[in-house]
Amino acid sequence: MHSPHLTPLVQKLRHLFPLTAEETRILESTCSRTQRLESQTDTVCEGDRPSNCNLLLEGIVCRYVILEDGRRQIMSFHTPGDIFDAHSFLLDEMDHSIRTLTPCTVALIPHTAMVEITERHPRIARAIWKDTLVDAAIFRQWIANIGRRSAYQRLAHLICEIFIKHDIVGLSDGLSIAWPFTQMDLGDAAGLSVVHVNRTLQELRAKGLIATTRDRLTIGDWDALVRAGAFNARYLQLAEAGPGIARPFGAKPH
Amino acid sequence: MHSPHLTPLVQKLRHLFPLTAEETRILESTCSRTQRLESQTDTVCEGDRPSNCNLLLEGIVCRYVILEDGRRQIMSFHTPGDIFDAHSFLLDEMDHSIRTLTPCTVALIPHTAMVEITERHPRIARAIWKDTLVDAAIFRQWIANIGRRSAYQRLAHLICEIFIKHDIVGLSDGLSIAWPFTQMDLGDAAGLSVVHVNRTLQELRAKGLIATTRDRLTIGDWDALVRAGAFNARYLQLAEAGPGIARPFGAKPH
DNA sequence: CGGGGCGTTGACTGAGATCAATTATGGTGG
DNA sequence: CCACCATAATTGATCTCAGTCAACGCCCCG
Repeated sequence: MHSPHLTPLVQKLRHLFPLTAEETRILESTCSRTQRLESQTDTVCEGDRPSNCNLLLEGIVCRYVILEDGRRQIMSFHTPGDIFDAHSFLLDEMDHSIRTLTPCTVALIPHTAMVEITERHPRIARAIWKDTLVDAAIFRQWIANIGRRSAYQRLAHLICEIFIKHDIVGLSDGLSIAWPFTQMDLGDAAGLSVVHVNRTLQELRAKGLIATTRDRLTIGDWDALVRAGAFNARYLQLAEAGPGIARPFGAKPH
Repeated sequence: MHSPHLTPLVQKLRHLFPLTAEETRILESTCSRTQRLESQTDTVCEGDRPSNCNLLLEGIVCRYVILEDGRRQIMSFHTPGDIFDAHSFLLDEMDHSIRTLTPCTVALIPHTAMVEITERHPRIARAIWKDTLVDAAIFRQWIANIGRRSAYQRLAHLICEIFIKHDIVGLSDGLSIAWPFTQMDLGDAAGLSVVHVNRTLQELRAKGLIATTRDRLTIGDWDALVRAGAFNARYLQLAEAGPGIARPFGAKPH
């Protein structure tokens, strides 16, 4: 039997790069220990030279930079199963920070273990490498999203992405997900002001695409949301996506 | 002795992840053949499932997507030494296209060779992996640049990045570089309209930060350009950067 | 020498930023 | 249970950066 802690990673890799039971066990054994983090704390900071990678087990984190004039840009959100700083074992210095948006649990993977696994288990290495490449694909999408789409489209796209990322690790009920994001978080992610995020969300709600309560987001019309954001889940590389995945309401492919 | 063709890659890896002569030789031998490409041609297209990676030997290419409404977003430019589609050996389907901006030469590395090298030569694998991680770091910078900076800052930053990328592979004379980019290319990269790029470039020229001729860009005031773009070359991971690197005019660190 | 691509210019427009309150909301301590 | 506080959401008014539209000029190339 294996630790229940790794489940999110295994769950994600099922879509990405299925590992054997043996490989899973090895991957598990690389985690030296887990750590509990409060909400709104920086786990890694720009300029740090970490000696561990972090596998997120529970909670949501964001990757961000603070620019010269104090403005913040969020470059990604991460859900359980993500090794959100896998790059740190090859790039010496962090060029951005990672902050929790909720209480989180992370498993620490020492860089030494990363080096070893890279050398001894090329398939595991490739799985992790692939994961970093999917992250890069997500960055590219964000560039296109921020560079060329309207506020309405951007937020629709962002919400689709967040929803799917939750869904593939079993964190949605098919209709709704936990929603710890403030409007400022969304603005900093989408390159918009808080005020404009507020008005745009109202529009999305008014059109019935989404509904929000304090701490949950519910999809009102998935197809319309996908259309509004011109969202195509392909870039998330969900090779093994089941019929329900990426189509929360079981809508049939046309 | 080794092929002069690989020089740009070796030159880049000198900064990134120095390989031994033996490793260089092995890397070389993975290139099955080289190919000549005309300017303005797509070498890989969105939706393709390539069976080779491309190492750029000569010329400039851009990575882009065409959005639903026909608008284009460029997500990166690549200079000689870049394996611009290294990800294609782990991600089945291209989620974007690559287009030459000049006549180019590329060396083809079969995916089979990538798999083999990954398994047999973990150090080479890590060098390539690291290269893909630097690309990801560049994507993150673009997100911050597009999401939170003014047109003037964006273009200054973009020009700095392009200049440095040329410089590290010996494609600058310390003062100027070849400049095949149209104002539309720059606009599609920076998330701006052509008209606004034009006016913003005029401003950069008027302030003496840059000078342009038909096909060359000359730096007028590097320090001011760096300041204008809040450019920090650190994200390019030039660990082995010599004193001249990233400071084209030998300005002394303060 | 004529046409197409690219750069440039001017006039107008508009999406989204900024500024400045005001109103929930949830947590905390009394 | 309630006053109090901080954080987040919301609203209205105004402003501005950058987009759009429409010419026009330049230069290279056939």
